[in-house]
Amino acid sequence: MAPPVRKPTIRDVAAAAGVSHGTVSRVLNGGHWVSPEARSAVEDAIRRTGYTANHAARSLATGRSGSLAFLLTEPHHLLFEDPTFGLLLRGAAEALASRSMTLVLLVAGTDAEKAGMLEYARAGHVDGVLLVSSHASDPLLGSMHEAGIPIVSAGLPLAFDGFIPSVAIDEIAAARDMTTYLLGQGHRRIAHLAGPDDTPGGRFRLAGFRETMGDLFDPELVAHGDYGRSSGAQAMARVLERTRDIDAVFAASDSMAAGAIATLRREGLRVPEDIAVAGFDDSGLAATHDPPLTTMRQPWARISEEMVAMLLEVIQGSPGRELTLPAELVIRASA
Amino acid sequence: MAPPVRKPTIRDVAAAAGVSHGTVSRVLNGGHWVSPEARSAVEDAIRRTGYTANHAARSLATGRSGSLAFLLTEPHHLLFEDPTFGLLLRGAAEALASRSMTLVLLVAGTDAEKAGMLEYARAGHVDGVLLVSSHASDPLLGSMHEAGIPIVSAGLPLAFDGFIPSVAIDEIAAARDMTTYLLGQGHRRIAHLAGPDDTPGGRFRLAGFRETMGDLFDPELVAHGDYGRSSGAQAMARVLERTRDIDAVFAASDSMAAGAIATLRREGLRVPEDIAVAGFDDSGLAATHDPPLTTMRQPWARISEEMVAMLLEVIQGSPGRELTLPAELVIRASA
DNA sequence: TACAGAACTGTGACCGGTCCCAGTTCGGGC
DNA sequence: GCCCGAACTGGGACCGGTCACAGTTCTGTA
Repeated sequence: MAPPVRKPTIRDVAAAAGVSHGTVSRVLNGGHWVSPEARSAVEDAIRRTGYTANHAARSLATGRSGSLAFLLTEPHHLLFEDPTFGLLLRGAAEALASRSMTLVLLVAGTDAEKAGMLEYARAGHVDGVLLVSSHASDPLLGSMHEAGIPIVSAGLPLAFDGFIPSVAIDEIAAARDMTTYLLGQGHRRIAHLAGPDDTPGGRFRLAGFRETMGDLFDPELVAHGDYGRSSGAQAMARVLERTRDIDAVFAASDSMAAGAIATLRREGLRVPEDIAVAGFDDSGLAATHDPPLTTMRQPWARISEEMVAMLLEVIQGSPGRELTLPAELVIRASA
Repeated sequence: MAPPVRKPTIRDVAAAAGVSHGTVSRVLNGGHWVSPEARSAVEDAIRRTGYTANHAARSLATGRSGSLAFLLTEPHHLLFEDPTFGLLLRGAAEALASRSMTLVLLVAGTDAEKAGMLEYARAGHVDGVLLVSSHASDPLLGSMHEAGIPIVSAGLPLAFDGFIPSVAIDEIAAARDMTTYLLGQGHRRIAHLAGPDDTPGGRFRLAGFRETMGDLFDPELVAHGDYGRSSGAQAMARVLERTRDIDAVFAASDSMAAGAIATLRREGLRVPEDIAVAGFDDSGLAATHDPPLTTMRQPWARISEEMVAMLLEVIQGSPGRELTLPAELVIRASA
């Protein structure tokens, strides 16, 4: 067995710098009330010894863990059919890395798992929770909030009556912009393939669409899906059964738009020549789809960055906000 | 301010159970050399006090962190165009959760970030690293391994000469199975859209294809891409420029297959009537694609589970293995 | 009856940080 | 010359576990 080389501790650094471990600790934490000489001696000693801080010890002493949870409570197939959540995840990981914190990934499908997550957070293993769930009616949100666990929701929580910090796009404005664009292209008979009504993307995109359509709104042209591709194909088929008098489709997700296009093609309709189709999210498939999809871009990087920033504020004691960000219309070939 | 309710510690539990904190610790760690009465008194006290263990304290005392890193070093666009990595991630998170460990997600794009990751792992913040990178020639793999950090690679590491524990499908056998299937369908002029040559999926799928084709192998029918959809479309176009005498296409990823199909359609060719197209991975898009893709299913859940299990063995001191799992032919409409 | 050893339990050191408190030094004002 | 406060420093307690070690009890055997 090789001799176990003990990693240098703060006391080793102190000895090397000729100061006390208390002084080293002060240097490590911003360096207030430390003389310039002491500080540079310590910084030099840190370099020489190759010291790196021990998270566990710091965490034990401070009571803070230095990590946040990224908690997914989505039905699984949606998550992995649509890669957008990966963008959120990556953004959050990077936002934390730049603050020398880490992201722990938690996946809770069943109720038992959700209860476990609540315990986990309550036990202080993480300082706060980034909750990602398109079905924002998730009761876990409420129970965590009530338990006093710092939490920020991706998307406006619907079912919880009361305030929970959140970051979301302005769904209604985004739907309005897309609808206005389609109207501006001369379309009048526009179908809307909506998301589930218990999700903000389902409810508010429909609301924005309806509001902007005004008298042109026709409930026959609305069908619901679950954001997944096959649900888009089916929703499109249901609308076509009711009427073929359609000149455009506004789907609540890119995947649903892709499904809708498959259905339209099967019916012998060309996109965009016969029917224009627009999606939502600007997920990975939008740009490479055939034809490339006109869509609303969600600012994923910004959303994750803002979620992390807000959660850190909440951990500091701030009440948090309901932050709304703009989405951007991306015009491609499909509409 | 509410009075800060201190969470119960093992000493509180000990007091409630009428034993010493040492006994409580023993109960917590398997309960050897503990009398049945003491054990049940402790278990009861844990329940009454609502005790939960403090990770940081345990980690400080044992020197183990109780978490593994999921380290991504992929060029970003690939990761988020193809949702397969999400399956790996989720599988790993669940495999760890069932062992009361956690996954921390690390993303390293630049070399500076990679160096940071090495430091991070070396500092002992995680007990081991699950490395995911399709470009398995990544030098980070070697440097981590040399630094003595327990590591398991997803996919066979190519560029590192020497042994590194890994979990991968049998690429050559999988390519052979797919090629055999296509030949069995009566196809003879089969194109192969390969992945990058510095990835196992690029090199070995091509090798298995070539070997199985035998005399029928024609280098004109091979083109390389980067697994992404548009690269598949371009590779297909390059092959078509050389010859139109093709009756099937074997792409090294589902995304490339989708891109190839788009190109074929643009050229007026029907899939599968004129040309059969097969993909690889059985990623989310395969089943819902139009037409649904014939493909090789990678056992993602199994791979992530095996990676976690092997990494835990390596942490215990085992040398690890190069584990090879079978892939499964999934026949759908496209070929 | 004494004694070995197994089974169990309690005690206190220790992991590596943070933080508070008690000094110490030093310059400036009276 | 003395005192005071600001600036800085050292040292020890503490966070909540684990672990080694020293007892203690109990059973079985010589």
